[in-house]
Amino acid sequence: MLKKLSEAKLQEILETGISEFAAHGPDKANINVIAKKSGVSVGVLYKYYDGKEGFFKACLKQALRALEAAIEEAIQGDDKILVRAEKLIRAIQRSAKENPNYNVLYHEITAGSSQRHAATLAAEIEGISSRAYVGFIAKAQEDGDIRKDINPRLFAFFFDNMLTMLQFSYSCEYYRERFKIYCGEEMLADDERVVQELLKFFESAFTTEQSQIPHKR
Amino acid sequence: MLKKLSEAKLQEILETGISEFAAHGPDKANINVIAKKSGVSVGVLYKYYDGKEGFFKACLKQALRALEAAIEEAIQGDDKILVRAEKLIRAIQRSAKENPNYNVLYHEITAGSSQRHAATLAAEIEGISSRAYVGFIAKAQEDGDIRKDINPRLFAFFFDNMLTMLQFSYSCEYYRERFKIYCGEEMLADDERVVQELLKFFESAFTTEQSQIPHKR
Amino acid sequence: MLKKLSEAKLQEILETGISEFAAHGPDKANINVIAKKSGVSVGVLYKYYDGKEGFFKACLKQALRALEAAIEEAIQGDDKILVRAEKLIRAIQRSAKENPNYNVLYHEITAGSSQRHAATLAAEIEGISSRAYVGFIAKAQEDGDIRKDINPRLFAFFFDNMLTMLQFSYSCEYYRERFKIYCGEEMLADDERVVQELLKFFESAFTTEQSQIPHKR
Amino acid sequence: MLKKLSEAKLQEILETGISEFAAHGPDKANINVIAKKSGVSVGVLYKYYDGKEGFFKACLKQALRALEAAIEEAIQGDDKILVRAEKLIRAIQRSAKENPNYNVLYHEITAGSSQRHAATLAAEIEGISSRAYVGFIAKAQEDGDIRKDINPRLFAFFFDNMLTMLQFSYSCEYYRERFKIYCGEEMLADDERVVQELLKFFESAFTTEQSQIPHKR
DNA sequence: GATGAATGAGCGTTCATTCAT
DNA sequence: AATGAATGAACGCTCATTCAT
Repeated sequence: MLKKLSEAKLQEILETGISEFAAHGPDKANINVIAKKSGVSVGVLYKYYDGKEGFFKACLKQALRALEAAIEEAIQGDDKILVRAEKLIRAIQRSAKENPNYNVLYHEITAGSSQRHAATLAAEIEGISSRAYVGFIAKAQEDGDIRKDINPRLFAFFFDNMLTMLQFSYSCEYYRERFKIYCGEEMLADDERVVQELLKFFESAFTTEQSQIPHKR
Repeated sequence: MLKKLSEAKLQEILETGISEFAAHGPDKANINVIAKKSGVSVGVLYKYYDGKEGFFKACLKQALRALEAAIEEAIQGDDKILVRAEKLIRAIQRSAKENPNYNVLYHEITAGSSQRHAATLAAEIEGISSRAYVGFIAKAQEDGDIRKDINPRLFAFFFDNMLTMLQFSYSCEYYRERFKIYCGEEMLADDERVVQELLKFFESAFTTEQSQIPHKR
Repeated sequence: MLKKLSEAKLQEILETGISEFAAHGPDKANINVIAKKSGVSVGVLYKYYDGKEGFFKACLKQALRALEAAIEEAIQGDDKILVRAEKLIRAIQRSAKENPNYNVLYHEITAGSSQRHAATLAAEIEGISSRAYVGFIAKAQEDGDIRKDINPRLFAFFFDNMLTMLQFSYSCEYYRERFKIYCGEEMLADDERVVQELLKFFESAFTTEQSQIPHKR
Repeated sequence: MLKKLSEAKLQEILETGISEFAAHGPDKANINVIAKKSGVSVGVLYKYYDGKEGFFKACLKQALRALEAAIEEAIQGDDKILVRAEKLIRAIQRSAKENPNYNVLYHEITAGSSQRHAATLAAEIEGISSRAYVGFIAKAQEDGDIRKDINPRLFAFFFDNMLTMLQFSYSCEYYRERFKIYCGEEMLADDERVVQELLKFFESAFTTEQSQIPHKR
């Protein structure tokens, strides 16, 4: 076979890569195996990508693009914060179902072997959503939709922490198991329930002014 | 040197292992290097542990034991839920400062290369805390300390998600960067502030009955 | 581009090949790079030449043809031996300046990787000049121009050895350095001096009958 | 087999390396093959030497040490120049017979792939002998043993050129063939004859003042 | 005929593991 | 028991060669 690689083939290679990198991690994943599974020669990987690391980055980029696209809609428009939250949760559930590996890859870069690039990667990946989330929350404070006695950046951070863990809990093997341990196997499938409970969690956390709550300590 | 390995030496080896595994990940960490840095021969690693994987597990166990010990106190007694939460947060901050690598190792097992053992590991590691957290929350519901219109297992899950992300945010390079992006560099050092804001988040989320909150959707 | 390769293009390819083979050696030189630098596809290299080895041989042949042409004039006619020698030395200097790579390529085939073809190559390359040189010297002996107490083949051999080393000393990196170490950097540029001294060397060696020299051993 | 490599084994490995590098050149020689032929694992080569290049350098050093040792004796003492020359020629013949590969390796570094290190190598390798030869000749000039109307550095250079070519002519496949073409197959075996003729060549070249020779141009 | 993308055998190198000492 | 040199399978990468277009 020596006709030029179609765009589709390139996509297929990336998908294979994502799948292998997700399954074995960036270090253990085998370039020769990925090539074989993609039905191309290793040479192709070295022609289109800059070695194993370059290929991993390409897979990562692909995965992150898809993840961004998945939540894109949810952060557009000027919904009230909880509406946005609901959209986000549902987007996460949907995307985790469709492409769990994208989340696995995202998770991968937070681990040891990618440490060297932590700062760069974090800036690239978290920059946009962090600004978006902090913006939402600050705006919501101004609009009187959520309480004013909180630090919007920290609350945005907490908010994203929850969503991030949700992503992993639906996609990464370990976190799925943990999810089941906490909530029972059936909860993994009961998307609606998770949405409702998490919204309750957010709603209260976001909207209840401290003064309204009698201190119990 | 033919003298038997002292308990202290074994500890030192584990610490070296933890440090190397944390720095390079389970795959890239080098057994021969670990032995050299520990001042022992590779032979002992193979005598005392079952290969690289067995040694990693031992390091992991060591790290987890320490992490458990660190939060042990916080989950003892019968404090009110928010007092417990505060204790937990502070324990996490303390432990992350003292031994960030323990958290890194914990994080490591959630990633790809450990996937094979996800179920076993999760059961071993999350079993205790999940039961504890679910127990607290159910108990607090009974006592009227927190709201009744929630699923205690899910809320325990959310609760631990927050704490888990906090752990990583203080310890793992990528998450530290992300923390800084969301909250600014200075927040990483401002433990008190984080405690207070996270407690606000939990307090409202836990104590505010849905009915008290006017719906805004 | 489907136009047939012009003779000029073929020449250009050979020159590129010579340059690359001279720069990196026959093993490390890269066929694909040569094609790219020549502005043709690898395909033509395989169409016009028999693989990498065949192409190297073609480059070599080209280089040797040029080297032969450069000394052609010097071995024509029936000059006295020292006149011929001078012409040869100057031809070598000229040719080394103009196309050092030709000499480098010549040198290349005397090395390991070409060993398999040593006999064939030597016969092809050295045959003509050896016959010429031996002829000159034998003739000069007959004419009484040079001494009779020597073996003309060995002296032709010595003669060519000197010229060969001179070629390399002007063209091949290592031998240039060695030249500088022996004679100083400035001698590399002082062609005239080299001509004169080498002629002295030859003149005495060729013309002085042993009997004229008082033995000093 | 896992007892520590004996000095003898290390020597054997170097000899195998020299032989393989001589046979195939530094680029084509195969580290895994060398290891296998030496009866050791590749790992050993990487433990004792710095990769393929480091190993080649070690082989080279070994070869050069042996070559130096072989001519050491000849350049000791304060023999008259022609006595020295004779000793050198015989040393070259002996060494070429015993270890032709050492010469092949020496020849190898003058070729393309070693170009990068030409300056360093030349300084290391040629430095000593060049100083020795130039010294001899200058001294012999002072002593009135050889003529004064020559540049001692250039004549030392010519002298070493002849010896160098002799080395290669006895050791390197291509030059051996060339030797046979010039002088006939039997001359390769007739060491005595070569010694005598080359000495004649040197003797006249060195001792005959220009003035004694009637110009014939 | 000319192209150049694709191929995949082959090689340098690493490192988990073994076992004679 | 402890050692650590030796092992060699395995992997990332290169590049000479092929052949559909």
